[in-house]
Amino acid sequence: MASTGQHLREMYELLNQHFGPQHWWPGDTAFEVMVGAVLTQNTNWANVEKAIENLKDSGDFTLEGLYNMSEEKLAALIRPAGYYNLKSRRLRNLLGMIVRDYGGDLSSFFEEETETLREKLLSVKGIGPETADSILLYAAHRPVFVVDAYTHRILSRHGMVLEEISYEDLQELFMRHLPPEPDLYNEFHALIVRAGKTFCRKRPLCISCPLKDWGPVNISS
DNA sequence: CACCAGGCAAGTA
DNA sequence: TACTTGCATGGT
Repeated sequence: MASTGQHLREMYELLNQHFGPQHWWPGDTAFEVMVGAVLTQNTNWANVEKAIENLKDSGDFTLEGLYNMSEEKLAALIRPAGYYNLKSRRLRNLLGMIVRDYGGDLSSFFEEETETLREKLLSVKGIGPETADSILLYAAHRPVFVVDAYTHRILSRHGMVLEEISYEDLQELFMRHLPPEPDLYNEFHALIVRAGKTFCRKRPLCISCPLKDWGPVNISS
């Protein structure tokens, strides 16, 4: 019987061998990564890139710049990312918290302890666990594992966890069994998303999936 | 045409 | 508490 830790390390090896390095979450600055984390909620990254391009072209792509912009103008700029009225509000909520509590200085905000950062992010209306953890890992480089729909789907389908497991418990599973290295968490999450998009949609393509024979449950049985 | 995409909060019973 | 619904564009 393989342990949970061995299963997770094997999963990483299989995905890494099949897909290789993902160079994930391109973004010139922590600010850009943070904005992208909100814009990509339930949205294709290609659409987010267009929205970010619009923000850059506006000449106001700074924390204060976006915060001082009208919500209508912000919504128009991020239109390609979808849910633009919702996301302009959420983005403003996030920027507003940093303006009020940290003088609009993102670097000051990122000096907080990881637990404090997470709580502050989750206190913002529109920032849920995945968005908060994405900001912690990809923008603040903290050793926080990001769970998403694919993580949940792949692990439950392969018998690693019950389907009804919570976000926090699934995150805990990874963090208990892997060393707290941001680079590892970054690559692992990117590989999981890549595998999910390629092989583990609602109608799975298990035949050629590198995880076909991985985990406690044999998918083909 | 249907389906999907790196969620979250609010509404309903 | 446990479901369901709204939010929206652009690509396959």
